[in-house]
Amino acid sequence: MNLKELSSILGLSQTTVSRALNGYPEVSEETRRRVKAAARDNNYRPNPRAMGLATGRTRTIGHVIPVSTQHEIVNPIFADFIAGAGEVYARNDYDMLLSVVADVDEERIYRQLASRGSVDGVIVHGPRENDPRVALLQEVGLPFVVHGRAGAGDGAYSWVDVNNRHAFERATNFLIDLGHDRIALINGVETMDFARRRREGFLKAMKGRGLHPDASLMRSEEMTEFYGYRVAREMLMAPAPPTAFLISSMITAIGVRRAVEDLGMKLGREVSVVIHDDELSYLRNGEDIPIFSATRSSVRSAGQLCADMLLDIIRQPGQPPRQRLLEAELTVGLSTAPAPKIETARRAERR
Amino acid sequence: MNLKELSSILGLSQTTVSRALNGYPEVSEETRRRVKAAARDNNYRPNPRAMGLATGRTRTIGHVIPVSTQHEIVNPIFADFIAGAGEVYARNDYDMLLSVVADVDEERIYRQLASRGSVDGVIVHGPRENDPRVALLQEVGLPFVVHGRAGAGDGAYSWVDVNNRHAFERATNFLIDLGHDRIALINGVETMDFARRRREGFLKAMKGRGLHPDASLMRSEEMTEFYGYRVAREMLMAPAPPTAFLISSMITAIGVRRAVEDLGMKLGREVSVVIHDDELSYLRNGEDIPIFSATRSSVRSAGQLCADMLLDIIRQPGQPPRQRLLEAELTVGLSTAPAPKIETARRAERR
DNA sequence: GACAGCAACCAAAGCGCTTTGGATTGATTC
DNA sequence: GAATCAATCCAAAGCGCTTTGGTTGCTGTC
Repeated sequence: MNLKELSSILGLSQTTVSRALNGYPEVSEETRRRVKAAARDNNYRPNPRAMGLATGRTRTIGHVIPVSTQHEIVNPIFADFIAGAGEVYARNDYDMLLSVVADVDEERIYRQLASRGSVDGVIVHGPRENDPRVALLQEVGLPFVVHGRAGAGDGAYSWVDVNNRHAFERATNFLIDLGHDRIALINGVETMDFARRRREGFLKAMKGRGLHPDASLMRSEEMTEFYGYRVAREMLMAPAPPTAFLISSMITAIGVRRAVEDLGMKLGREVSVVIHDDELSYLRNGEDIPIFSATRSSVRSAGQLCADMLLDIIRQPGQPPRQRLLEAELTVGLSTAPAPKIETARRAERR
Repeated sequence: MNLKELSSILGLSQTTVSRALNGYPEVSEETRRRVKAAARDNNYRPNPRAMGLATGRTRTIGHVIPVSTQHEIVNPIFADFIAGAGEVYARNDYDMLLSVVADVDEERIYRQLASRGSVDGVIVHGPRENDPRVALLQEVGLPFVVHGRAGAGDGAYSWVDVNNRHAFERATNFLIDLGHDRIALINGVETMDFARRRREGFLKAMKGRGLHPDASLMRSEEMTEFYGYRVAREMLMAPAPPTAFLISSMITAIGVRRAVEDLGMKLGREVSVVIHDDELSYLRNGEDIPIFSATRSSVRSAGQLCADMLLDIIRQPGQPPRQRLLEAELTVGLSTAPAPKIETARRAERR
């Protein structure tokens, strides 16, 4: 069923039927009702390609998800983010176009999306420091929202981000308040903007409390389980082990826990851990009581916010860029406890 | 730059340029070269919407990913599957259209995709027993490949699946060979086809070896970490605890390990575990030595296979349906050991 | 009674491509 | 030398929609 058929059934012109369906005023209410009823009865759906051709708009949003070339890792938060954004698209009758791309090919893909006009806008995933994609998208004039931030010049583009700096500053202070002073930071790759900010927050709190961050206790790698295991094992077996870990990802924290338990210790007793929890649907942080104490912020709702913001920008172009900074909750779970006394004693002894 | 402009630059008709670019024979090789060079130089890209309108084909594959309504869980294998399929699409210049849909809305979405003609084919994710989507897609005549199987009538449609039954049969036999006879099955939701088959494999092995599967040791739920924790804890504290667990997902196994260690035991000593490992990029099963003994099959390469198969079906319609059954590897890791002697002794005592 | 103004409708062009049904050439055949 | 044929090329229709630039008929105004 297409417009032509529908309008001939109704004995109206295509123009009138199109206008009736799209809410234009130069059509009587009576006619509009008739048209809408007929459209429903005949199960008429406008062909999106034809609509796109005629209008230049596509009702499609592009998501380019980068796959790390070295490790072939797909970001685990991606599925939940997409689920959040997808809900919004479904509600607003938009489609989502996905390109999975080796990170080196990204620029080409973005240019292609823009020049082909296959999408009305894009969401930028996994921004790095001074990410070139921001300038690129501004240059080609494609509306976009960044999930996260891309370094300096925050005001020049639209983004939705968690206040990573503040979250990790608070988490660090929380550990210090519990008496910990040897705190390890198990971070993600620090070319990623979010990881850099988390490190800043950690350092700010440490210095603010007069503590010297130990370089050997700060690591930055792709956030796998094995990374957590390896690094934690190494640190805990070293002469001056940490008593607490601040960990960028739940998956890495699972590796840390494995190392801790392999060495015959217990989380939330000899060793404390605070993680950042993205509230991934398939990896919930416990049920009633969180397994890990955590800074918490739902990646799924970030997906919703990004999508909503982008649709808004597309609907009303020419506005100043928009930003949304989310504060993470700090939730206490089973993985934190006061720094062990023995340690304190031993350290006092050394002085 | 569009066809019209390009052809006027070349002094040729749109027809000829179009034919030259699309490899039709009625164009001289000399002209074809000129046209291709000009297209490259002018960075010409055909507008996919216009192409779609004219041909009825869209070079787009639909992926409908269901989100469980009860638990709002996005399947964790999804990201890696998509990465695999996405590679294939990129290579073949196809796009991927993603719809995230509450499982109750699925039928509507599939019908919409078909009637709007927004995709040339779809991949069916997470098939359930006697999944209605198979009949639906056959009815509307949209090419499709199922990732997994949808119960009976395997020969009537195209699919790519792991031999779940055989994998779990082997895994069970492996545990029995190690002397285990109280083996727990921590399965996924058994309305899912894959989970049902795994259960069958488990039961077949048990019965084949003269063991009576204990109903209280067989569970079936959404595969979260907490599910593993809760169920394992419960089973291990019961009067007749299992000595081994067969677990459908790595994430659930992580919960099981947590329970085991909470109770002061060790995996690969008092308690053995075999999992199914989908080789998720962000959740590798250890580095050199697998953390968990596992039946292993890469979900990413399943994504590639599904996509390749679907593109093939689209290119050459009218062929009989195609199937691909993958055998999982059985890899031995740190989580399995012979059944503890004490148990054997205690059991002997009871007789 | 002429005219403006308005509400309601429509014909046809246009979006950028493919494809049908020729047209034009030069070579080949008898 | 006329007819045939293959090789190239082209004009124009068509895909299904939106939108421009109307037309038509009616009401109200002076």
